[in-house]
Amino acid sequence: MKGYNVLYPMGFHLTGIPIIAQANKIKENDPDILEDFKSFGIPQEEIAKMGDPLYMGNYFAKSARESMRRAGYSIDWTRSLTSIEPSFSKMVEWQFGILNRKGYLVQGKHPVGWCPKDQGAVGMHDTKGDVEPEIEKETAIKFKVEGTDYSILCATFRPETIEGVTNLFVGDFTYVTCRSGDEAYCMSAEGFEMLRHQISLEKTGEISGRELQGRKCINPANGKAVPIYPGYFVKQDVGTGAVMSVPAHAPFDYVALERLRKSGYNVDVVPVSVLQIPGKEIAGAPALAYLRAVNADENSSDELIEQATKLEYKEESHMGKMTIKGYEGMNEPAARDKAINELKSSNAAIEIYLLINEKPVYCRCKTRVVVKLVDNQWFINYGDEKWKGQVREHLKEMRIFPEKSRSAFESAVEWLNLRAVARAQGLGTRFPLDNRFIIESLSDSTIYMAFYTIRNLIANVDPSKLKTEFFDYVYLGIGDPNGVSKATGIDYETVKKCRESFSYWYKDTSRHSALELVFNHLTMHLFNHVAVFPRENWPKQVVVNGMILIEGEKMSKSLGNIILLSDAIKRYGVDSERFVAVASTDLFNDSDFSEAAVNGIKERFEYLNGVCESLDAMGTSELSQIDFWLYSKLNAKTDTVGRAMDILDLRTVSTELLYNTVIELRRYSARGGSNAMVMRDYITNVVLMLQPIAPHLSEELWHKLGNTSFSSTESWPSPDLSMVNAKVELQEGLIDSVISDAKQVAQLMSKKQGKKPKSITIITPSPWKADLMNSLAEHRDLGKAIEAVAKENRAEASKIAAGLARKLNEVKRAELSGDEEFSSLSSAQEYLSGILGCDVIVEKEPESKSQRASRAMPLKPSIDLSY
RNA sequence: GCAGGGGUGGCAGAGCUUGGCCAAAUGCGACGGGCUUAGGACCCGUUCCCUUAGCGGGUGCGAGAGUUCAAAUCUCUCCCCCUGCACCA
Repeated sequence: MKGYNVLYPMGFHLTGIPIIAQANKIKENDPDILEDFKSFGIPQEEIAKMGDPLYMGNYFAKSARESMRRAGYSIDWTRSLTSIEPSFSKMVEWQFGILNRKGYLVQGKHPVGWCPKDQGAVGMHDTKGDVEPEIEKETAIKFKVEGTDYSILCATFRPETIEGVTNLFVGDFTYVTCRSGDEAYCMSAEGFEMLRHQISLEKTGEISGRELQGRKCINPANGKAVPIYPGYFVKQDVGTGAVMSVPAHAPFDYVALERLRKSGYNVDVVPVSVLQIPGKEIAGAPALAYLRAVNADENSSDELIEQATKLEYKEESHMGKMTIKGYEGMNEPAARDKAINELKSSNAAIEIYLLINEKPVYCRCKTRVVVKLVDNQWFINYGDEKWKGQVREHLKEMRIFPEKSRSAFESAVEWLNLRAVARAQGLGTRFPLDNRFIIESLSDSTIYMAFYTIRNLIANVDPSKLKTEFFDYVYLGIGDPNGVSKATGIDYETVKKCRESFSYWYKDTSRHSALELVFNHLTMHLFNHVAVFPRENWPKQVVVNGMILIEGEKMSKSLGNIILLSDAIKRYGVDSERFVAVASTDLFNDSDFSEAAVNGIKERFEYLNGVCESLDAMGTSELSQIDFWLYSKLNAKTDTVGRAMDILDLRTVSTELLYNTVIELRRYSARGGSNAMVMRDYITNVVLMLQPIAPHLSEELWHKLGNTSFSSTESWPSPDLSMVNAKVELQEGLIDSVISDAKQVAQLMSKKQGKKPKSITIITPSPWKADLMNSLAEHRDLGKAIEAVAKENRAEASKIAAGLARKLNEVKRAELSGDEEFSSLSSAQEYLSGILGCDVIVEKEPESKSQRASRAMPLKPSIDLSY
């Protein structure tokens, strides 16, 4: 409608593991998935074939495509692609060749969830119950046990409290001693099993927890010997099965010591505090204070102690200041970094990775998942400073909608660092540098949009011919079509057309995607474009949007509120469905799909339809004030919608086009407006502007208006701003405010005295009052303003002015003259009397005999009810 | 915890960039009235409190403090919610 050629393609991302996991579930006749698929309306015989992941992928792609077609998306399906087709893989391989040449592919260590039995990485889809293994880095501090050659490893999240360690806790279970290079460690048997996938460990012996209890070990921070005690809460499979005890700052530690004492154990330690909260200094052990704060003591349940722990950790981390030497005044996070560095550099601690899921994570094969530090993982190095810098710069030039999400992109650019790129399993493209791996599924889809520009042209080209030379030429302009044709065996015409198509389309691109993809896909797509393409083909615009909610809730299986696009269309109609998706939100937020909202929209569609059908029965006469008012509204609306469209502020577009339109049209006809020409002009623009959101409705109404073309091929309407008439709107506004005032008074009287007015007299102010106000507004000078008033009115003028003296600065100009007020109101006399339900008389103050006449002020005529 | 975004009336949701015209658009809901055999739809009105011939006053936009003649809007602190946090699409 704005005269541009637009390419709107759509593809299907089938890469990854979930689709394989789903297919496997089908093969295993998993009742849940069979039930789900059935509820999606998939025929039984189709479900049966979905043990094949490819079949499943294609089935859903086909059905999605059909829904989108029905929803009226003007997608060019000839260019549709899937991310696992061989020709697409050729492009991805080419892309990774470039990343490699630029040095952006690096190899290194990486922690992953790992199944020791399968000898493979496990993600969410490989675990029992589909839980994501949550891996966290912790500091494991070495406490050398006196009289031995080994150190007990204690994993902790708060190494900065090490000066407060008074003892260690171990459990009544089996510990193993082991060697790692020159080091000798001691940890629980389960801890050993976990850790040996991260560091090389060689078992040298076993020792029971009881044997350790009673011994002493050395706190590496200060060289002091601290005792080892039994800890009732220590678990063999959490961390290393040994805990450093900081009774001053850890309620569990405090409680454990108290319980030992009570049971007669000789506990010979005093809590040592290492930080205080300014203004809330607590003597002795803060942990005790926090226990008391939640009404807990040493006999309380673990849950209650856990509460105290959370409270203490939170407050201390937030407000605490370190008090120990070398750390004075530091806040906890900073102290933590410093402590970790010092402990590591003095070889007193190592960093380990632990699964922090609340419950143990199991692989589908029932083996407990551990963390493995794989050392040959390939990464894309988004941390490369030069690369980051280029993206940073380019981002500044991009259009981001909504603009407020730019900050999310800015931090995403800074935050992205190494991204593991190779996976052992799943659908996708083989990793060119190591064929055993598949390219991870977000990394293979960063430049796929470029493929749309040529997908239709190479539909019949043998994928093996899609060599580097081809993509170099088409995407980068390297070489010439002749040479490329010879090198690849692709015919000259195709090569040439591909390059032309890419050059034509890939200059002003807009990418729409979901908000939650900003921190991965969307920003990665920026990085990869910058790495691969010449500057002119870098992304120009990104639009992010929220999700669709159903009656305020997220769509989810458990809520049973999933509505398929195809069903929504059937149930509510295409355009209502389209409209509700954009009407209830701006891009950034989730939009709510509620029955009430859809019905409201449908009703208004009906109203517009009715207006279009009624036009033929109406006549055309000379334009009156209300006609100018509607023209004013129309052109303001056209302007507003046009601007909102430019920044994709679809909420404004939809409220303006539907809700406000209906309000305005209703007021127009209530006010006596009945000019067919005016209404036709008005509705014509509205119908055209509705085209992008409600195309079917737009076309239908367009034809009802007597047109034979398509509204979608018409030009987008442009506003005539000279028709936007502030004065007329003010005049109409005056009428509205008189109505509301008169109603209010009438109502008060009817409530109080039960009588209804016989007639209402509206008295417009004497012209000099407007002059008075204008002078006050302009000069803010009482005397000057009063002097300007004719002598006979001065007494009254000074009364008015005196009343305004205190708010002199707030006095506003009277934008309408007394005569204008009178003519507006008297022309609306019939309307007023209809709405107010009695006779209405409009008169000017000087001619009025009413006692209330003198109350008339500019834009606030006096209203006199007679009974 | 870190990063980003939020917290507005019974609900949803504008307004916040550029402080005043904001007791706060619009929609929904609720209540009262009209229309109707009745329901739906539709139309009118009310919907923070007090007060009232349309005035005026109070409270008020997560909590607290500050800047200002003036704050939903600017600054600071805190609380809460949503999203993401990497091999997972």
